[in-house]
This record gives sequence, structure tokens and C-alpha cells, in this order.
Amino acid sequence: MDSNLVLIKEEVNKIFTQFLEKKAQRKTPERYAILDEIYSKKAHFDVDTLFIQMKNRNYQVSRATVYNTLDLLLECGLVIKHQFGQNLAQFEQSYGYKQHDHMICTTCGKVTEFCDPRIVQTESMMGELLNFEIVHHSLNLFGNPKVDENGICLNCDNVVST
Amino acid sequence: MDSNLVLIKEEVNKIFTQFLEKKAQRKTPERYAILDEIYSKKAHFDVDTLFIQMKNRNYQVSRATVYNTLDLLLECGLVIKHQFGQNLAQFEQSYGYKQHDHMICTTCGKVTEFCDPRIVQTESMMGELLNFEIVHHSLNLFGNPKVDENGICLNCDNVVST
DNA sequence: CTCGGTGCAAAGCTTTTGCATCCGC
DNA sequence: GCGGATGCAAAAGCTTTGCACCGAG
Repeated sequence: MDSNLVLIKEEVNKIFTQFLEKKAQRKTPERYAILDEIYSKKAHFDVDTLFIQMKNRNYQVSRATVYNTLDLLLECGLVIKHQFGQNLAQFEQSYGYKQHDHMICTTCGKVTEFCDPRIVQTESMMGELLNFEIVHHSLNLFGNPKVDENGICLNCDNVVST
Repeated sequence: MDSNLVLIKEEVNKIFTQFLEKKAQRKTPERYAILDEIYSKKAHFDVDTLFIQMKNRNYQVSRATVYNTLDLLLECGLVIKHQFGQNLAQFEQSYGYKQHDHMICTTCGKVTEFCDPRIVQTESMMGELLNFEIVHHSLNLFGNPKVDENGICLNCDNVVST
């Protein structure tokens, strides 16, 4: 395992511990196991994927606990929740990640991240204009992939029928 | 009923008719009734609200038909679908509306629309960069409302506990 | 007359809830 | 030992599906 990942895991564990202590919540092994699993790979995931992943690693937790723990992780900012248009909530780790937004491929659903600092300007302008203190935002672009002469998607490598 | 609304309804009816003919779909009264109901008020709505609304007007349609028709209206661009973070899809009419984005109040969930042309720049830049032809986007800002000295939200008029 | 659309109810899926058991504090 | 957290299963909420009937073309 790369050493950077170990450092990040230590850091998020510490943050989570502080959060739990401040909220007088119990530090159960399940909660730390879920946090660890989430930070073991950089990817978007949904509740069921995470649940199955843990089951495969022989760490038995119930769905209810996964949901419960995700709420806590959301609250302390270690995880971000997305709704990319389907009815399935997607999550991603957020510590050590700079702010980014998402480009969603309309043919395969693949999600690519990108950054554009202009969003922050829009945020602060609109916050002021509408009298809100902006907490967070979500910007999703939906697009058809451009394909090469063989009909291969330049972004996701899928064959796209045109 | 204001005459502008009548004009818009005529226009969307025509668009829908053309769409149905092109797709060789039947022009059923239910479909037109749903379209009419949607364009009768400028507001975000969810499937159930629309369903109940029509029932109250003594126009009986089944939920299945509402879902079915909404799919058609989405496909021909007369309606836009949103996921504002909950598990409840929200829709809004799109004809005769300029592009806009949404500010969602974190205390009451109220949605306010706004425009910022910078988004279009981000769209075209990222489309080029990532090799996508952007079809549409969704930008949602989430924020706490600023309140006055009495704790009244300046935006939604609710009392906000601080 | 035909075949697609509707209505109804049942099924599906994700998420939430209730309750007995368990274990962190 | 107490009270909150877990696990399980059942329930809830939104959406989709199957099937018989109806009506647009």
C-alpha cells in the first residue's frame, strides 16, 4: 500500500475521532471499518457497492449501519454525497481532495472530475445577491462523448453507436 | 387567464404534437391534459403533486401515465428533470424559459432560480478539454439563508433557529 | 379492427424504522 | 451496568412493470 494512502487514512481517522468525541458519539469498530473502506480507493461509490465490498472483505456490517455512518461522515465533511440524475445516491471521499465538479457521459454514465475556479465566483456573487451563505454546490455537466473515426469514445473507450 | 399563457400553451401543444407524430406515438387526451397542467403554472413540481393536482381538477389519470408522459416530455425538451438532493425527482417546464440554475435553501428546501452566464463559458471550455459535446448542465448552490435580527430568513420568510 | 396507451395493482429498489441484542464508555 | 449503536427484517416511499381493457388511427 502506498505510504501516502496510509498518511491520509491516519489523518481522516483522527478527524473522525475528534468529530465523534465532540458529538459524544461512540467510536465503534464498524464506523472505522466503513471509513477505512471508503478511503481505500479513490472512486465514486453507492451504498450497495460499499456494503457488498465490505461483505467480500469479510467485514460484516448491516446496511442500516452503512447509512448511519455515511450520515456521520457527511456531517463531518469526510464524504460528499451526489445525485447524478438517477435515483441512486453516489458518494465520494472528500479529504485531501480539492474542490471539483463532474462531467457525466450521457452514453455510459462515466463520471469525470474537473475544476473551474469560476464557480467560486458565481457562488459568492449569488450568495450575496440572494442573501445566502453558500455551504456547498454541485455542478454537473452532461454530454455526449466525441468519438474517433472508428466510433470509439475518446473519453471512456466505449464503442458509441452514432 | 393571461393571453401570454394561452400563446405559450398553444406553442407547446404544437411542439408536442410534432414530436408525437415524428415518433409515431398516439395523441391521447391524457398526454395533452398532463402537458396543459404542467404549463398552467410556473413552478417546480414532483410527480405526486402533479398527480394530485389533476385529480383535484377531476381529470383522472394514473400515476403510470404521468410517468410515461413525463418521459416523453423530457425527450422532446418541454420539461426538465432535477434531483435537488433528496430522493424525489423534481420537474419544471422548460419552454419559453431562459437557462437558469438553482439556489436551494438548506433550512427549508425552497428553490430559487438565478442566472450566471459564466456557466456557459465553463461548459464550452470543459467540453473541449474533455472531448464532450455538452448537452445540458445542472448547477445547484446550497446555502443557509441570512436572517434578520428577529431570526426571520430574508429569503423564505421562515423563522430560522440559529 | 389493430395495436399501442391507459389504469390498476403488484413488484422492485433504495432508504428508513422498530426492536432486541450487544458493547463502548 | 447503562444507554446508545448495531443487525435484522419489516415498512415506507418513489418508480417501474404486467396485464386486461380501451380507444386512436
